[in-house]
Amino acid sequence: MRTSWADSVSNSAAENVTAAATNNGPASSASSRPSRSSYVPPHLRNRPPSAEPLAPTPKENLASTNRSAYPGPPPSQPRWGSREPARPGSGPSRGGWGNRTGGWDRGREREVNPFENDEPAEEAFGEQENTGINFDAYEDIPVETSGDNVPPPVNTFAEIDLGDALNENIRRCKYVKPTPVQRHAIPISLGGRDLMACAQTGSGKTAAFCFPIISGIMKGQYAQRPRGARTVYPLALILSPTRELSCQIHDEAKKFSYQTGVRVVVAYGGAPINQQLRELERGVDILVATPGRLVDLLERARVSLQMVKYLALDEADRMLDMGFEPQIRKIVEQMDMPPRGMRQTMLFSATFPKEIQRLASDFLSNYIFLAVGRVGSSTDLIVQRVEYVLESDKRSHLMDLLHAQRANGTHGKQALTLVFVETKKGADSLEHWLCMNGFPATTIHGDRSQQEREQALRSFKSGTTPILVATDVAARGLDIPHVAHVVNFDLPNDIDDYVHRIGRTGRAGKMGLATAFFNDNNASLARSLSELMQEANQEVPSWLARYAARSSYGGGGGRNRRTGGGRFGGRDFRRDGPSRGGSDYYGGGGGGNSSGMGGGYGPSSGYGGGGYGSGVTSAWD
DNA sequence: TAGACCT
Repeated sequence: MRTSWADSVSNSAAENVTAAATNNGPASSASSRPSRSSYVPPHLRNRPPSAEPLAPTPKENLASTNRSAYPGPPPSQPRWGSREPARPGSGPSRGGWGNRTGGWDRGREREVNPFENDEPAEEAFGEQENTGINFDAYEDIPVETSGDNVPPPVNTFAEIDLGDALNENIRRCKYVKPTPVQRHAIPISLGGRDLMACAQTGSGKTAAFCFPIISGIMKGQYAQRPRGARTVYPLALILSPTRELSCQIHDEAKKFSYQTGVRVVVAYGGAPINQQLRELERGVDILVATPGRLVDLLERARVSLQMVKYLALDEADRMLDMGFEPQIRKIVEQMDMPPRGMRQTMLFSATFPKEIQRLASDFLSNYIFLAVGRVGSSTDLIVQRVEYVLESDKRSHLMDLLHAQRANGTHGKQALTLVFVETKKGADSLEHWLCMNGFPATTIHGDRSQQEREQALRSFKSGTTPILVATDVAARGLDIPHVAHVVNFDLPNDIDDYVHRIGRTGRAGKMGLATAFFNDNNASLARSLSELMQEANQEVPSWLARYAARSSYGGGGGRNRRTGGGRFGGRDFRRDGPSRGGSDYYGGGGGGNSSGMGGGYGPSSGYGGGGYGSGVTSAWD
């Protein structure tokens, strides 16, 4: 019996090893298998023993390579279309749930039901929700679109023809209706348009780019993919900046593509490449990857991008920031990926600095810009506090916070607290100190092994170590439910990173608290932080306002000012030109405009009389 | 700058 996610993971990992030892196929393949690492990557865990791949025979290998992921009818007609899976004898209630005859297992291994391990460890928190999304909170969110001929948004999934299989998965995910980013982004993507979308993670953006991709692959009449020796040819590529985020996207994409015949594979570093190669050889339609491992696979010619029809960059502004940009350019521009215009490109992030938008436009063709407001508002969901704390006082100050929190916590349990620090060494050091002082903590950063990173995340999510000390590796995209408190022990240098960090709490309609330790070392952040807090109706300490005023003549904080007037980049840089006056959509206090935005079709529709004024609050507000 | 990103 499953007691927790962590248990089920370790149990099934053990089962898999056992199964591999006892359930061998041909003796030859068993004896020739390389000794397997005890490390089972997350995307391969929780498989029933029967699904554990034994090394394919050379014949199988050839077959799987050639057919790639397609067992279906010949590509002369739409392979899936709206084909209703055969459901002999299935009742109306669960609609063929668990049915294996729906065209799925012809010559293939069973597809693991990605829904059966849902709701991991939720009981520990006494929560009921499954999706983590409070849809009622999504009603009144400002949305902006710009670009030529923006397709109108939809209000229900039923309005979009995503196909039966995908609709069934939407139902299984308990998605009742599309979130704002989905309402707008899905029609845009289904319309074949490139997209740059500003939307907070947790607002349903993974589904927003996955649904059109899966639907497109199902309906597409793609020519037979080339038969390279051991090269695979994915139709879609989804890139993200961290391994954990790629795993998370992969997990979600597996749910969305369940029983659609669309195969999703993830590739990332720090895990044995052989297992990933085997997964790829079994066929891949959608490849989710981190850049480094993908470059490796491309250079080994194990993956070719020449059939890519869909490219999605998650946390796109990070992906195009200095450290990543060369790798991304290599992947997108210097390998064999079809050029923009020949593929469909979707960029998503919660923040989109103007200069990054400019870089990103290299990858896009006549794109639509979409900015979606955050669920609720920062004011409602995240209380931001800034405290002046000298470097030498930070630890004891953190201790005070944690003590107070424990005292106030329910059942005397420590609420989940995510502590961001600047360096990997600093993370280890703080973790050690916390543990020594009676606070169960763990840490996640790039110097830890992948196993350690994943273990840390599990241990944090389950509440075993309710304090997680992290570098920015955990700042973006990770959906960790129940984080009550984000502490910026060391503030980042970039206000956008601050935005992403505090976005780890207050998720899914829940309240969150974000506390920052500020001192003279952070002076360059003072102005943007102060402005951000003001825009979010947070109380700005007078001392911080003084810091902000002082730094204002010093160039405005350099990089921190890059987002210009729209604090979170919720504005299309193409609209920046000679000053634009007029009213803006987000301010104005009326709110009457809030939900119908972007409903227009024509160029520049949705801009009303004047587009965004400066000082407009953003998509994130 | 350190942080992320193949070995």
